[in-house]
Parts: sequence; structure tokens; C-alpha cells
Amino acid sequence: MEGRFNINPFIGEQEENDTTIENGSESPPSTTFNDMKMTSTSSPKKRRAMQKRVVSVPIKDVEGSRLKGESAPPSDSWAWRKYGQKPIKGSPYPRGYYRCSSSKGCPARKQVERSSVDPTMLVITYSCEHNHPWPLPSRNNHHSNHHNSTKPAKPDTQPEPEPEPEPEPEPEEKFTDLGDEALIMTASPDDQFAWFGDMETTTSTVLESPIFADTSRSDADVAMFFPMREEDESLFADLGELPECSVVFRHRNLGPEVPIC
DNA sequence: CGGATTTGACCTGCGC
DNA sequence: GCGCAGGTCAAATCCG
Repeated sequence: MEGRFNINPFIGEQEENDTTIENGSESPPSTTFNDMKMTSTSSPKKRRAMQKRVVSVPIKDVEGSRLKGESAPPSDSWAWRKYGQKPIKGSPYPRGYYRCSSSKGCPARKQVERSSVDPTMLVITYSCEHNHPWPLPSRNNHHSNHHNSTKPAKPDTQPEPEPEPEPEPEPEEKFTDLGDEALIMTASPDDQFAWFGDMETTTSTVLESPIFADTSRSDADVAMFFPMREEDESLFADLGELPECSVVFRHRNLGPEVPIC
């Protein structure tokens, strides 16, 4: 069923290491995502070069297939296992932590949380060890299909209080938070963002961080960004000025499923 | 029975 | 140096 997004935020990753992420300065923006330490199995102290991509998808699309509350990640072609959930300060919604279980040793992770800016959107942050050889779960590797992404093992076991979505808490702050670390996609739709193509079915929106835009945005790249539609514009109009999130684009190309890494 | 989810505790990094 | 917040682990529990 739809609602299955083939989110493959890791493709094209090779290019983007943390250096690409840095928001104009060398120092890590904050502890948020860069802080990702690979489980205690790997040197806890060592910060792995994690690449991140922030994807925002309409929650309704997700809910279409499952009503699991804010942490219900959209179904993609990969298997994710939830390993934690934490309430995020400043956000009425908790953030769910998922680990890739599509293949053994898969370092991919993703964090799913509902956007406090737009409660109807699910913000998914994908992280991947940039120098880690990804298993490249091919499309056939769909075991995720029967146990696909965070499979709905418990349809409604999620007792999440799920606080009422707030109209628009602190847009800027939220976006800032998100944008700061957000690794934006700026590649050609047919390769690096092919994965994004699948999401398109859900009118997904990707938030782009100005940082990224600033550092790597070239005219060519900009061309990659799809212009906002009226809905989007109005949607974000509420946000007022978004100092951090300067670009919002939606993609509409259809693309085949692509390996996450 | 095996695998996934839940939940509390613990650890690490950052800011003050 | 301390406190805060985020991220991960691990045991318990639940579901198929």
C-alpha cells in the first residue's frame, strides 16, 4: 500500500561527510545529531562521521497505513528496529530512535519525530556512518516487506500520550534546531535523490538547511530544488521568517527504489 | 520460541 | 565543574 515510502536518504552519501554538514564553521553546531556515538560497541568517545539527512513527510500518509502516533515512521523498504524513545525538550512529541535491521551490521539509524512546527509532518532524520560500507540492501532485499520498516508489530500498542498538536509553537526555533544539522539533499534526482522519488507519492517535503545551501548550493543545485507550491508556501507562511530553514522544496520525480547506501 | 517494542537507567557532550 | 539534554543500552514484556 502506499504509505510505504522508499526513503533512501543514504544514497550519494559518500560525498557528504561531516565536513559537508558543518554549518559554515568547523565546530560542530551542537550536540544534537553529530553527537551520535555508535553504540558502546564502537569507541564511545569516538565520534563517527555520521551523515544525516532530514526528511519531512506528511504524517497523514503514514497514518494511512498505521496509526501509531508521532513515532510511527513511514514505511520504507528497509527494516528498522526501534531501540529507544525520548521526549525532546521543547517539543511536545517524543523522538523515536530506530536502527537499521535490514542487514546485519547495518549502521544506519533514523530518528523519527513529529514536527512541532507542523504536527502533520513527520521529521525523519537518517544517520549513516559515512565511511561505513553500506550493505546496499537491494530492492529484492525486501524482507523489510514482511517486516518492513518498524513493522507494525503492535498496531496500537503505542500508548503514546500523543499530546495535542500545537498550532505553531516556535517555528523558527524548531526549524533552526532541525536545520542546523540537517543535511540537505542536493543531488540529481536520478541518483542521489532517487530514493526521494518514491516519497514523492506523499508530497514529501524536505527541509533544507541554509547552511548546507550556503556551502554547497550552486545554481545547479538550486535547480534541483523544486519550487514550493502554493500549499507549501502557505504552509510555511505561518512560520514567518525562517532564518534557518531558508529553502523548502518538494520533489516530484518518480524514481525507483534505491539502496539506502 | 524468536524477534520486536517498551521503558528506565546510564553515558557522553555541550553550554553556562 | 555542574547541570541539562540527547542518545544508547539492556532487561522486561508483548506479539506473531
